[in-house]
Amino acid sequence: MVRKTKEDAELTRQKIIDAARAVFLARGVSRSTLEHIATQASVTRGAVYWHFKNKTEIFHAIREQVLLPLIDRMDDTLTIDGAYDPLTQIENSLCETINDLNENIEMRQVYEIMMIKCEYVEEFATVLQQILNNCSSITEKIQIAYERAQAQQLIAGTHSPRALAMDTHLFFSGLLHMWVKDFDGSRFRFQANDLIKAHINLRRK
Amino acid sequence: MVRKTKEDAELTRQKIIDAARAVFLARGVSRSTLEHIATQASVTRGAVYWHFKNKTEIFHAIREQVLLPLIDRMDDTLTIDGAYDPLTQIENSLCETINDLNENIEMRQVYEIMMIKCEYVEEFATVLQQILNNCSSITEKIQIAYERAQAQQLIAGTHSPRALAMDTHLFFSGLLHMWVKDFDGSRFRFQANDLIKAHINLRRK
DNA sequence: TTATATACAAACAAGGATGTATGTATATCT
DNA sequence: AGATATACATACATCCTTGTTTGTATATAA
Repeated sequence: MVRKTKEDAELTRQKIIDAARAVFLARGVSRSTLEHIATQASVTRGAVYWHFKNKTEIFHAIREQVLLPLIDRMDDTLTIDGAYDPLTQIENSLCETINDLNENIEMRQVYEIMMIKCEYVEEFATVLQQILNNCSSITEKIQIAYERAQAQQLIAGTHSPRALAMDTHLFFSGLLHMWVKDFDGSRFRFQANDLIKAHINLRRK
Repeated sequence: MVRKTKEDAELTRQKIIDAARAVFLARGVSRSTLEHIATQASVTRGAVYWHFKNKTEIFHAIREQVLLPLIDRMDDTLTIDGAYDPLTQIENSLCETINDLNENIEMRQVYEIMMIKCEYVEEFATVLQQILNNCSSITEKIQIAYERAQAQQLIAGTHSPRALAMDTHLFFSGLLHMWVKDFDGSRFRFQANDLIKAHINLRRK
């Protein structure tokens, strides 16, 4: 039997995405075939080709499904003028992202795929530019938070908010990479939050 | 004609390694075939299979050729008790690595391959562990330098050398990743040294 | 000088992987 | 109720890619 209802179709589409995530994670993007993905999703390649043009399109679907909500959240925690001082806000924002990684399996898997299970060549090279753009916008938001911190005289020394933001972003970037690579958790995962706190405390007056 | 002299053979071996580096960089490790590599090296797959068991072995050859000298150098600049104070020593060590990346094409290519043109699955998964080990040893050396800095009372605040070293390492880790991804150089490459200086100055009394 | 191991080139065999084309049952629309 | 588009499954053709095997000229050792 075929020709399911529209909702059924959307469900198989999601099943394919989920399957692809698992397969990409296990075999790497390049070594994953559409047959692998189809089997994992309990469908045939026909279904996969119906919903997606090719593997690259599935890749982008996976990426967007996890990344778009994340960016929104970062925006929120950093931009709103909440109950915490700006430095704590930055700290919370970073820690929250780590917590997300700990709790949200899908997000963790996507990060792992993007960082160590994907080769950024040909069709995937454009993703690098997107990553750089995301980084820029995150850095800018951190910078604004540091500017508020400076205005409130929370920051020690005469460090420019721009430099502080770059430093924080690079630190967090490195932390994420290590967090992902450290799959047994012994080196970075368990102390990620402490590292973030220490990093922010370096800036406090 | 075949059966060159031993020196000739070593030369073709190196030619294959160089070719593989170029091909890996352009097409990613997974999409690179031994035919690609052979053609780039102006030999046949026969020659490649004579010198290497398979693609994975070429990969490791490439990696070791660049990585081993690098680790030694880092050891040197961080460990020796030279003319500079410990903080400057750390700063110089990091800047030197960046300079290496700028000047040494092969090293730059290998870094790019390892970071964004390789999928760490199956046979390559073991490399991740090696990377983590390298990071640990680098962090330890930075920590020792920070301990000396603390003994000389160069460090502001009550930050533990361990935490400082982790922070510096994560910062540099992130910087390297961004440096590599920022292939047009506009965002990170040109100001990498300034970022390092700012990072170290954060620690100065 | 002859035998042998070396350093490849060329040919062979086999299994995937991809994209497309075709078939088909059934929602859904009219 | 019939027509049509949908949501797949199945089958087909083509193109790599890999590993191995065989061939061969020549350094090199004995």
